[in-house]
Amino acid sequence: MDYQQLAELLFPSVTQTPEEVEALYPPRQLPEGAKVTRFAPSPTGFVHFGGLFPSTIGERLAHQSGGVFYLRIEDTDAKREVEGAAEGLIRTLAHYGVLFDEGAVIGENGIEGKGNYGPYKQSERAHLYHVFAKKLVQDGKAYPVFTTQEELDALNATDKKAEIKAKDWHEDQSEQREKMLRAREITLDEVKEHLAAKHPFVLRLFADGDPERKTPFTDLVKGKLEIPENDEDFVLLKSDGIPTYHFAHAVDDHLMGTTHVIRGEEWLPSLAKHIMLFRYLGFRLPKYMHIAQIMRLDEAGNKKKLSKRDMGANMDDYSRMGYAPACVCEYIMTLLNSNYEEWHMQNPEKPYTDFPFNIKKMSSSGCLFDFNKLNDVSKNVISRMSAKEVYEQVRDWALQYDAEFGALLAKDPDYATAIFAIGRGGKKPRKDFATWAEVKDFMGFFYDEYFTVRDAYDEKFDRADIRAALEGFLQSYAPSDDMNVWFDKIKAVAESIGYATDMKEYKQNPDAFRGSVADVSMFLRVAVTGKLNSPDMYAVMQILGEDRVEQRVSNMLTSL
RNA sequence: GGCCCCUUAGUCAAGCGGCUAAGACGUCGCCCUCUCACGGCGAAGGCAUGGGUUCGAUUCCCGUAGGGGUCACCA
Repeated sequence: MDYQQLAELLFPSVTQTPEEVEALYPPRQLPEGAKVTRFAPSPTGFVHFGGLFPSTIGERLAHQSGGVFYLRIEDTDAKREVEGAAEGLIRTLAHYGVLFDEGAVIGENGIEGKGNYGPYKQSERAHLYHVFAKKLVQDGKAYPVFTTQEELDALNATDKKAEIKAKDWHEDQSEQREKMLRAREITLDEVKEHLAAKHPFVLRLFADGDPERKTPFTDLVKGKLEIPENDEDFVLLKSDGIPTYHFAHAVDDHLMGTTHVIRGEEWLPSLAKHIMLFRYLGFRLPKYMHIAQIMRLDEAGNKKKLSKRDMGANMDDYSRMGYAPACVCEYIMTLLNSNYEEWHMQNPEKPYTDFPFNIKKMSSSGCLFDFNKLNDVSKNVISRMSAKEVYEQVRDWALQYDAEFGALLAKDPDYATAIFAIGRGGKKPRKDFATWAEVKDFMGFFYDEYFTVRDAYDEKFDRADIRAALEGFLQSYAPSDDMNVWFDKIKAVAESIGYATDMKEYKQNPDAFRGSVADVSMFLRVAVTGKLNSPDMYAVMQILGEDRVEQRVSNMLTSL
């Protein structure tokens, strides 16, 4: 076989040599140890949790080392492409602080392309792939397999994979193998015939591996692995001339200068293909990090890969549920690096971007998504925010998902901010909510729109006691009192109706009293907030103001 | 089914030949306390399994089991 002639027949329009192409993409001028990483999604939908994971790693590793983090859109499968998905992806990622240096940057006029190693969309790189495809043919490392249109249609019509039952794998594979070996022996004349008849062809790699032989390989996350050599003549170029993932991966990551390939462990089985391809092409193999999948539990209680359709997968769901991006990022960090929490406890004021992210600390096994943990992390993050920051985020969230509440918040920023300031800022800040969606339930009573007077008192309390306590409170209440004076007055009210003023005394001998000052506080709390639980009553009353407090107490008295 | 990866409590995890096997979340109890939240203290709960190697295995090796992934002209 004259490979040179074959190459010319298959790629007559390719005139560039690999060397000429390489010259267009010189090595990047970067500091020692700088990592070049990428996020390479296919634009088939929204970003899900399993995508934010590797992209965060890539972003951290690149930016922590003074390197480059870029976006490459893998749109080689037109059938699956979803309109507008790429843009949504970029915006969602940006929302979580994952910003690119090349490929897509968010500028003043929205999303713009940037960088000298493009194009950054695979659909625009066909000419590049063809240069290297031609070279492989010239080297006798790739060959065409022609298909008639009828065969192609049949292939598209049936879902081949679904038909093949587990039992049939063996048989099917040997059949496939025979077919593959026959296809390798195509002659130049046959090629000419097919081309003349305008038959489409795929380009397949000529595999020289033996799966019985294992290649030792070190993955940065998984450690030492044994990879069986590849013996499959996998497809490089589809019949439309667009590359498959494997081929695009090799050409793109080589030309774009990727130093660390970060991807899910589902790619591990095809690693042998990639090793072979890089060798055939004479490319230096990048470092690989195959990261474990995030799992979920299925109905049977087994772990399953968190997939797009699962609850909690779509990152937009987190926005809807009211999780602040900072909280999600922090949770991700705890999953990525086991020592993150420890570091954070020692550096509570530092942003997560200051954390020295360490590849060695990454887990090689998949973890289950845990809402309990997310909520805990989230509460902590929120408790460290300023009242103003909380206010702004809650307002923005509510404006989008609870317009009525949002409008109330927006109408009086000072009032709302004062509410969020309760118990905030000290050494032991309150942690009342993990999501913005919980806020209304927590502080809705501050707004007359969400407050109703109702007798929520326990049956065991004599209504006369409650009336007496509320009346006593109204008589002595003065909004200018400081906290101690205020509480002394409550105690006085308690005493006047025969309730204990000292809790220790009361607990030691509860039968000696009709109730305690705690009960009196509760009488007030229900009248003023409509709830059995609330933050500190003094603070609540300070914010509500004299008029509203007195009115609510009076209303309770008339409705009792 | 073949191949590959994984396996410490309900969850996330330290551990890297000798420890009463850290810590965090969750659960439960107690304390603090005007309720809640916070905080403090405490409890329950774990090295999948069988063989080796070794004076000694959670740790190293082999097998078994379980789980996951993959086997497309999808990524």
